[in-house]
Formats: sequence, C-alpha cells, structure tokens
Amino acid sequence: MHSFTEENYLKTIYHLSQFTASPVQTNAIADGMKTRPASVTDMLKKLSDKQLIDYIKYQGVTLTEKGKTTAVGIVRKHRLWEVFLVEKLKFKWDEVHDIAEELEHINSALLVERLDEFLGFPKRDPHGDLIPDQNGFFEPVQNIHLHEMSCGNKGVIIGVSEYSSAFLKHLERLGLTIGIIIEIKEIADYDGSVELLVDGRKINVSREVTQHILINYK
Amino acid sequence: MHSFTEENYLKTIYHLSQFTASPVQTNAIADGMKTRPASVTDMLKKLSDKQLIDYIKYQGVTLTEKGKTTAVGIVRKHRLWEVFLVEKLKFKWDEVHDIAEELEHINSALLVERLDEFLGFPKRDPHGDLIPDQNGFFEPVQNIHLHEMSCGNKGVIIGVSEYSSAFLKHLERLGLTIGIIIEIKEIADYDGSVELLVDGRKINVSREVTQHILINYK
DNA sequence: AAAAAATTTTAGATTTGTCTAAACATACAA
DNA sequence: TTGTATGTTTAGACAAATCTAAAATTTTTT
Ligand SMILES: [Mn+2]
Ligand SMILES: [Mn+2]
Ligand SMILES: [Mn+2]
Ligand SMILES: [Mn+2]
Repeated sequence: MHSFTEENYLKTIYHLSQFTASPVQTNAIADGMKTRPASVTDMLKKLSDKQLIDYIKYQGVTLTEKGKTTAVGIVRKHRLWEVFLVEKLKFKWDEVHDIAEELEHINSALLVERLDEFLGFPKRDPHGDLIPDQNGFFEPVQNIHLHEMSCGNKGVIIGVSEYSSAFLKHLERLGLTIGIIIEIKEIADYDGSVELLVDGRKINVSREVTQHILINYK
Repeated sequence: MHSFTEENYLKTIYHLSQFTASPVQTNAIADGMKTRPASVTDMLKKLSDKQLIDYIKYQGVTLTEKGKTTAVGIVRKHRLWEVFLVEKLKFKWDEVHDIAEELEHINSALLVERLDEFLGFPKRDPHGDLIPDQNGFFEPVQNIHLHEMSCGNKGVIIGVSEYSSAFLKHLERLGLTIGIIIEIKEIADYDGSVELLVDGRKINVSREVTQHILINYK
C-alpha cells in the first residue's frame, strides 16, 4: 500500500493537472503540499519508481494510469466522506474539508462501496464537486466560473473552487449557496466586481468571489 | 497532537493494564504492538517525556491521568466506529475491527460527539465491549468469563474478549452471539471442554472458546 | 548466595520524509 | 548569444520509528 504522504502527493498532482495539459511542475507541487521543492524531487523519484507517475528530470510529471486511478480513488473517498459529514452528521459545508482530508486515507474498498450505498450514491459533494463512480468515471458536465460570464447571463450555482471556511461562510452570508439561480446585472470596469440578481435582490460581489463560484451552463 | 504510533502504544498499555494492578512490562507491550522490546523502550522514553506514562527503568509502566484519558478517548472512537460499521453500513461483527483500528485515529472531537449522537448514544460495541462516555466513564458492570462458571450456572452472553475474524465466525456458526442465554450442563475433566444448553439444544465448546466469551453475571 | 534464565536497555544501523544550502538546467531578455 | 532570473536537483543533515546484537539488570533456580 501507499503511505498517506504518497497519497497526498498523488492527489495534489491530480488536482494540479486538471488545469493544464502540460506536465505538473515541481514548484507547483511544493506549493500544493506546503513543502519544499527538494522534498518534492525526492518523492517524485519514489513515485516514479512505483510507476505512479511519468517523470523526466526538469520536465515535470504526469500521472500514469495507475497513478490516476489511485488519485481518483482518494478523491472519491474524500467527497463521499464529505457528503456523510454534511448529510448524516449535520456538519456545515465549511467544516468538513479537514476531516475528509484524514478520512480519505482509510483503506477499505468495501467501506467505500458501503458508504456510497448508505448515502444513496450521491453525484456531488457538499461543494458541488463531482463524485467519481466505483470505476473512476465522472459524469460529464459543463461548468463555467462566474467571472467568465457576461452581462445578462443567467445560471445556477453548481459548485465552488475554493474550500476555505472563510470563503464558504462568506458565500453563505451572501446567500450564494448551491442550487441558487443568479443573473448578471452589471460588471464594474473599475475592479471587476459584479452585481447579481438573486431571488429578486441585488447583490454585489468582488471579482475574487466570482473566480471561485461555478455556474451550471447549458 | 500524538502520532498514530504513540496512540497505539497508549491503547496497548491501557488494555494490558486492565488485567493486572501491577505496571505493564516491556515484553508484553512488544507482543501487543507486534514489535521488538528495544523499540518499546525507545517509545516508553518518549511517552514518559510527554508525561503520558510513569516509567521506571526495568520496572514497567503505568498510564498517567493524561495518558489514560488519551487512551480511553481512542477506545471510545474505536468502539463507536465499530457500531457505525455494523449498524449503519451492514458490516458483520467479525469484519469491523481492522477498519476501526484506522478510524480510531481520526482527529476531531466534534466528529466523535456527532457520531455518538447519530448512533443514538450506544452503550456497547458489536463485541459487547462498553463504550466510555464523553468524559471517559464506563457504566459499571460485572462480567465473568464462561470458563470461570460452574455446572448448573446460567447467564447471558454479553461480549467476547477475542476479536479475530476466525473466532467470531466460529461463534456465529455455533449460535453463540450476544444476547443468547446459556446454561452450563457439564464440564469435561479431560480437556476442560464445556457442554452448554442453548435454546433447548446441547452444544459442545472447547476450553479455548470458553476463555473468550463474557457472561453477564448477576 | 551464586549461577542461570528471563527481561530490559543501550549502541549502532536503517527507512521514510523532511529540511537548507549549493549546484545545475532551462527560459527569457538584453 | 551571453547574462540573468527562475526553476529544479543534489548533497548532506535531521527526526521519527524501527531493527539486530550486545550489555545490563532483575528474577528464578540451584
Ligand atoms: Mn474537501
Ligand atoms: Mn469537497
Ligand atoms: Mn475492535
Ligand atoms: Mn469491539
């Protein structure tokens, strides 16, 4: 089996490779893992030996099929546990991430499948992130970040791309939670802040906020 | 916080000190932890530095109040998770121990209390072991091992003191599960095996088995 | 009470994951 | 195309947890 550390590296590499097609760089991984580039290099050698990543010195890394499968499995566990915490134990959506960071490493295939069943095979976690199925497949959907939309566009909030408690509590205070319908009324030239129409009310949010809200776009 | 390893040592010392009033010995801990006496000595120094145990060279160890509180907290989590696995996820009683060994290290006080509530504040785990409350208190009860009883005695199976899958499956095949009423019909001089009356049927069990069944004795 | 046996501790290595500082490689700019 | 900045790797050290082999202590037996 893999150590917690190895699993966390794989997950970090997986998430970083979502944004670009090109190989993931050492410094980016160091940032994501809150460690030093030299430590990353050490671990990359180890993961490469285990055939979990393709690694060429100075050129960055990509996950192998084996590595990707492992990473997606961890993501699946993380998101299922988050659903459990919110749906069954009444945690708030801003309280579950850190606990799920621990629970995602619990090692039992049977446990994951029983948990999935117990939760009613949920499709998304409390932050709107898709939960891969047992085979690692994601339901295809097209999301767009709020800041990529134009004046007059409408949509439904389907998720977030930032999980800090501070951010999630802020959204809640604004009434911007998953499932809410929004319409863009105005985008300020000055600072990129956006005026939204939400449930008949007008709300102003900073560009910062719009960059972390995902909209279901059809 | 404490490492998984430190927590496992504390739990092992706690369980070993249940049997005797005298300090727990290095070799016993090594057995329990499936490690070497030399490794135990190293860890005892560390736990002593952290004031989790009282340790005198060559004289064995006892848990301090701080150490006992920590150990009981881990036991509480272990048993609550076992209840969760059996009651909510439909695991069998012989399948849950290893998973609970991992889950018991998840670090969130809120999680434990929410889980307890979700499970309806259970008093015992699937093996009949008492679950300490939030303050580490156990409901007082008097158990006795089946092999300590005499001919003609009656009682209710209230728990086990051995958790291997092989043993638990064996009990299930014999119909000897928690809540079952038994009466001792005969104890063989030759090998200490016991004939039990269970639900009108006569059942023969080895001394080995009788040493690991707990009976509610009033 | 001395010898033998059992138990425990120390000494010295090893593995995993981390770090800093210095060397090396690549990208990009003058 | 040479120099500089950025990014990455190596070298060497360190802490945690483990191990084997040898030394030290305690307990048991004679
Ligand atoms: Mn999360
Ligand atoms: Mn999430
Ligand atoms: Mn157990
Ligand atoms: Mn149990």
